[in-house]
Amino acid sequence: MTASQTTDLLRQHGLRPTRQRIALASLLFDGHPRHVTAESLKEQVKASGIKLSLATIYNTLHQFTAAGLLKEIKGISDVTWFDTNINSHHHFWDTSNNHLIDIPASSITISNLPKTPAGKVINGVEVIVRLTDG
Amino acid sequence: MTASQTTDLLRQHGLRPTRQRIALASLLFDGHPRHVTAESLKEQVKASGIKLSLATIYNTLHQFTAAGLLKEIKGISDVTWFDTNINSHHHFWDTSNNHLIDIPASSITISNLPKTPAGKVINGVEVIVRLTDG
DNA sequence: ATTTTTATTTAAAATCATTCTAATCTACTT
DNA sequence: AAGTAGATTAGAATGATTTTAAATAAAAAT
Ligand SMILES: [Mn+2]
Ligand SMILES: [Mn+2]
Ligand SMILES: [Zn+2]
Ligand SMILES: [Zn+2]
Repeated sequence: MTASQTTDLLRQHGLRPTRQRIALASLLFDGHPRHVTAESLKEQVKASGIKLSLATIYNTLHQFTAAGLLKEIKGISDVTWFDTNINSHHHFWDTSNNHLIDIPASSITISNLPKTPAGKVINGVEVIVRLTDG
Repeated sequence: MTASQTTDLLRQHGLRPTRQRIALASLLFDGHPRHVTAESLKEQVKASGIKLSLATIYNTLHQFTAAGLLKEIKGISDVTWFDTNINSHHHFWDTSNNHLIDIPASSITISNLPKTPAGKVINGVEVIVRLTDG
């Protein structure tokens, strides 16, 4: 994605195309699905020679999530992950190397669920399949 | 459960029956399924007039988990939950009141899972169904 | 029963991911 | 170019959890 395409993407989502957001968006939206943490993204930023603060990484990840460009995943290894695959899907969590692998939503069927309590509605379903070596 | 039954339970699991462990075990294993956090258990302890430190609550919850008396649930509301239902099962998470409700393992069917990466094995499957008001 | 050993409890400090603060800076508007 | 709203940042704060190390209690040995 060119810098001008990244700029457009940000504008389309109501975000000012700052130097920092352009840098992070071009790292994140490179066409390959990515699972990142604030820390892993910070390292990639550093490796790219870009300089920006950790607070900006957190701010930006949350802003991208609010804008629908990322999805937040909690419950894996005590840190928050962000996923460039914003479609509904699930995850293998490989605990030996702390990597995530997508599982298509169509792989999981839910049936005979107890009826949801009165006045409540299902807001989302998250499945984590934990993997270990062996 | 009587104090002597609680003592036996602890001994059977290789845990010294201390005053604190007996108190916590009798609160936790009252016959009803329970989902607790360190903080919620601390409040119940306080309400019962028992005095013991938060560090002991954390220690004991982890020891009970290691002994197979509790199951740890992560990924819900940024704090760790402990479940007296140690059978494989899943959860509704009611985000409006932060309560957990059990879903029997038999309610969930998983099919067409992508093949697990070579050398890896499935270690557990956790499903969280998020509920909101409405 | 007394001593000795080993495990447990505890208050307080430390940790660590994340959020907040408030000062500076930058993008956009006029 | 100047003004304003929004963004970035260093560093402090937060909050759940873990660690430390000293005091206490349980089990084992005498
Ligand atoms: Mn994060
Ligand atoms: Mn906890
Ligand atoms: Zn994913
Ligand atoms: Zn449960």
